[in-house]
Amino acid sequence: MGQHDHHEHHGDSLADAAQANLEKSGEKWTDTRAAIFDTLAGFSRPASAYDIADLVSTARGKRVAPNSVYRILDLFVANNLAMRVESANAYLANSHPGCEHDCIFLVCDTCGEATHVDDDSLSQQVRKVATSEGFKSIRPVIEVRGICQKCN
Amino acid sequence: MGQHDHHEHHGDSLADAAQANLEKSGEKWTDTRAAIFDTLAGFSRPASAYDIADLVSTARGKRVAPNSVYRILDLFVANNLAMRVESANAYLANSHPGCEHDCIFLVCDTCGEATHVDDDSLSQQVRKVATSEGFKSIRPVIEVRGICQKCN
DNA sequence: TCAAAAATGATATGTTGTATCTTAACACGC
DNA sequence: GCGTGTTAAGATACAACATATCATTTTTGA
Repeated sequence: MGQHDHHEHHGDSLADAAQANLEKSGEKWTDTRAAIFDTLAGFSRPASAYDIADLVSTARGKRVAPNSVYRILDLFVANNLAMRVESANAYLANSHPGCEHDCIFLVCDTCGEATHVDDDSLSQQVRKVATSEGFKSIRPVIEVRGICQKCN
Repeated sequence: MGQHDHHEHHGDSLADAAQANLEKSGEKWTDTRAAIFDTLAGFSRPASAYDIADLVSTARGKRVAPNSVYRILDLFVANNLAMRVESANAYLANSHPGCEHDCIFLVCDTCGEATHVDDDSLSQQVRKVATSEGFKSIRPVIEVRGICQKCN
């Protein structure tokens, strides 16, 4: 394993950890937020806001509008409960909330699955390049598109 | 400067180089393609397909539909005449066509300007991470969002 | 010159994202 | 409990980005 433990969560344990992290920031863990988090966490690949809106609407028998989903996903991203995959216009639940990394996403063009890698040395180098160009408030976007092992 | 010269082009010289590269691949340099390339090259920031469609339509007094623009931008990207900035859903002309790099884009969230950096060591590391995960047909997406020097 | 192929156009529609305003839920002092 | 301010969520509309399909034009080359 890497430099430190990640406490990978799943299922209820993951939702509990997410709730704890969100509340630690003074935000509330509402029913809608819980439902959206659970749905997002149920995906094994990046899910679009509309995917989530549809599933949550069905599951609760009550429409959740896409803009509400976007609002809540933005909140999740801001609090590190979820990440946005830019090259897929979609979102992934963070399976170890509370642990901040610049993630690297490997996204398969065939099956859509995304694997998530941390390489702090690499992301630090990216930050360094940006810093040396005078950038502030840096947010690296490091992704790889390709064909995954299973699809080869 | 870096490991090799880039022959940075601009204006007609750039268009000429782009034309040469496209024709080298057996593709034609049509009027529409030339107009779209010129318009794209005239932007100092990533331009959306619709931006380009509007400008080209006005400039030529003849409507160019967005789907045509997408088609041609895809062709440009495939032939390294242009690059897509994933985190901006937009495109940039390659100012040194013929020279293949995994580009790193630094995009300012304030002014929208993008600067383009090459760091082969960095992109090779990203490719290596993906390779070690069993990925093939690798296309790295390395971008940084932040606030540029001028906007600070 | 004619037929096939390539490029572009027209049109429609699908997908992703935001803006604005309204309503509902909640929290807290009185 | 009762009003009041604040936060969360809903409704609606629309803007922005992207693709699918089929028609038309242009180019090419036998």
